[in-house]
Amino acid sequence: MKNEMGKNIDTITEIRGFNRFYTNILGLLEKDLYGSGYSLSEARVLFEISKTENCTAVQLCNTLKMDRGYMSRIISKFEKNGLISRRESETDSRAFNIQLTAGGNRLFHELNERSNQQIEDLLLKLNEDEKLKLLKSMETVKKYLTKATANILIRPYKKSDISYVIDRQLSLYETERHFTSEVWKTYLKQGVLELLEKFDPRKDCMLILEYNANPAGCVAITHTDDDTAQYRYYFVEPELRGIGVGHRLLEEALSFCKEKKYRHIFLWTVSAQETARSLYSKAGFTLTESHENNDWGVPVTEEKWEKDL
Amino acid sequence: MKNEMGKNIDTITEIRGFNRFYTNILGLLEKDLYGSGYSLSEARVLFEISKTENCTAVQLCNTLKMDRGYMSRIISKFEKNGLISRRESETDSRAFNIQLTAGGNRLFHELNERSNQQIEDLLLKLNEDEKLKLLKSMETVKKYLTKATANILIRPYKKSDISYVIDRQLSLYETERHFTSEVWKTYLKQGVLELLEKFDPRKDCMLILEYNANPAGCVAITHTDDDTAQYRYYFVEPELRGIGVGHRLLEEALSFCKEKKYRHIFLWTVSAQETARSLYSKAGFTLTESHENNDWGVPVTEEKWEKDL
DNA sequence: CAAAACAGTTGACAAAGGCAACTTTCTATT
DNA sequence: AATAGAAAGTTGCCTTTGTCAACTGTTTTG
Repeated sequence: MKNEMGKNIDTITEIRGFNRFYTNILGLLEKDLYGSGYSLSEARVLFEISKTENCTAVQLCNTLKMDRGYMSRIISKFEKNGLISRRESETDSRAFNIQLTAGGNRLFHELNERSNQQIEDLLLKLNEDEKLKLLKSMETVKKYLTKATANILIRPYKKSDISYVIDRQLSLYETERHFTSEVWKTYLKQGVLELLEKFDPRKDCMLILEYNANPAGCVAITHTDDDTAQYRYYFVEPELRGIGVGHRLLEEALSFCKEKKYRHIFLWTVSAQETARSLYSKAGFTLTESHENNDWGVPVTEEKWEKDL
Repeated sequence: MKNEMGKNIDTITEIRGFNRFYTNILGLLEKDLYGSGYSLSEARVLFEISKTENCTAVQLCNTLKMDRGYMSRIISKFEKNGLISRRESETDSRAFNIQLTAGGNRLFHELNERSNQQIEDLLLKLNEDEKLKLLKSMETVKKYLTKATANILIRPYKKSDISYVIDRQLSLYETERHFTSEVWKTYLKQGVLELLEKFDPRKDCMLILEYNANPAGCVAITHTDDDTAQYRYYFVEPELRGIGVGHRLLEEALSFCKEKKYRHIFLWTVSAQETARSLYSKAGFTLTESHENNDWGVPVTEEKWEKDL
């Protein structure tokens, strides 16, 4: 039913019903933190610290949408309780990098255990088929609500993004592609640093994808010669995949190339990067070359894709 | 992946990820209440009052899982602000029935408008297909999580349940079946009251389905003669349908009949009650009679279903 | 009929968190 | 190179939100 203003009021009502429902569910689950001495907000911060390597307070504020003052106090409490350690950021002496101490990890795992147990108890009431459907549906809800609520921005890189671009890419390639060799790590780091040294704003660019004010993806264009651009360091955070932001990033990079009068663009990828490959193909790239490579810690087929502009 | 204890740790992790995600989403949406002068909890209470006819404070505490003291204060505030009126319950002079005043309704609609607008804005970013998938998935998540978390109890009726059984059934039949005639209303009320008058614990029973400590369904058995039971007043709250509780209620009633040595059971329903019909059929009832009835405000085909015990 | 359970209220108190001013550092602009 | 504006983080002040336990009066139950 659409009402006079063309609003899909039934859909809205259903979604709001779901939100009320989930408010209850979450309220129920939170109770479990009670004996721990930490609040839901604190547990969320702890969790976020544990999953974000080298995080800073602002980053935490952005992702958890919490007040800076409040965050500052939570972090102080954590430090006093020996859960985290801080060291001044190498790139910004206003900021601190936060990491869990052994004690922090212990608490983290303890809280995790509780939460896992709690969810497990719930799952006992469902059979395998129901669990599967539940999971699939949660995935779908997450995907579309991410799409609907995501605060996405694509902007030129800042000095402070570099460590993100390097560290995050190393970590993603390690967990997703099992690239573990030192050769690979050095190759990536050197590549990025070289890009910066030789950076020419008339021909090069490095774009950062921002999600809720935090970096969440990247792409760079470097010049091989005046007519030939290389497309590099392209990645998007897993949670943002499948909602079209990777495509936007690619488009931005291509439009930069056109603006800079490149005639030709190429990139190297590995054959297992299915989603990236299909994006390249859709954008008009064609596969022109491929060879085996055993230097990255796992054997891969590297592919060259090219496109005329 | 199952770990050494047989836990489905991946599923648990995914679900917890979804919970963290939704905590963020809800946090985002709550911000919208800010200017209203009412908190999220207050808004939830207001919403619950508006949707529950004749609700009491405990009921609200049960469904929203809030503290009694806190609830008491919220209700006082609402009354002081002219949003609700209270009158002593007819059946329990400790309790009050709460209803929205015109002013309460006004605020309620205002808050609704805001929330609707907010959701509508989100939906702009999705196409029709995505909206549909989102909705379907939310339905599924809700269904299975209801099943997994529901606190279900089936117990004999108490005096205080009677008004629920009558009012709720009238209201459900009106919205779902368009039974609107006074004849119908009187028929139902009289029927229930007569059941109580003639109630014989050796042959009759009335079972209440409880969901989170509130009544959420019913079934009654009355004796036609020593060998013949009639199955009546069978209904389950919409939000609890499809998760097997209706079936449990039916089973409880049948096992009561067996215990009381009935030889035969029958019931009347209307042909449009698809889900109930299929439950009856699965439980071994057979359709033995049917006729048209125009007395309930809408023409229906009434059906008699019977079963030997 | 007594004991236990229950609906609701109240006081005392703690936790949660918003807001704004302030310091120091960084970035952009001229 | 100078400077203004923005940003990271801290702190004080304050309100709101929520918990807990004791208390009154009523209902239910054995």
